[in-house]
Amino acid sequence: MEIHQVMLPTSSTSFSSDLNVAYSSTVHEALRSDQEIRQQRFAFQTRSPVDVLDDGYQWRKYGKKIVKNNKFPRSYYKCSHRGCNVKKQIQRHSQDEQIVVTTYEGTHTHPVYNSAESFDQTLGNFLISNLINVSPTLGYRI
DNA sequence: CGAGTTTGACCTGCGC
DNA sequence: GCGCAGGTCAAACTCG
Repeated sequence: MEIHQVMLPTSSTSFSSDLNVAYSSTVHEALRSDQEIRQQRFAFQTRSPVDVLDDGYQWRKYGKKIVKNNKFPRSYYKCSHRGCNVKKQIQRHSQDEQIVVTTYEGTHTHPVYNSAESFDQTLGNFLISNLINVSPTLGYRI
């Protein structure tokens, strides 16, 4: 069983390893059930004062959880579009509250609500300076 | 009044 | 088997 490699940019070597560990285990969790959940999953971190970046989709919050090794709660969102069960998790970095780690799971089966901006454009706008790429092809069958 | 948020309870998997 | 941690549910609540 391969584990996703969370690749941190070289400029972020000061990041504590506990985020890596916690994050890897989260991905590992998903891998166990990949026979049912064959969804694309990727994560990235943004340096933003707001938790929820506007990616053009409509999200409904369905949970909040304090996770270990992190003083900030993790928030769980689902796409509110009917029949679209894309999820995302949002969590701030335990040691740098400016950094928001966003994990997407699944792909949208419908167009963007806010068609003015595509998700890619939004990503571009939001900094990409710190992109965590959880490769969807690495140890994760699609 | 409908849609979204909050929050404690509940479920499940894993390690010991 | 038990306790812990992460993920989800759902009733109550808030807001536009």
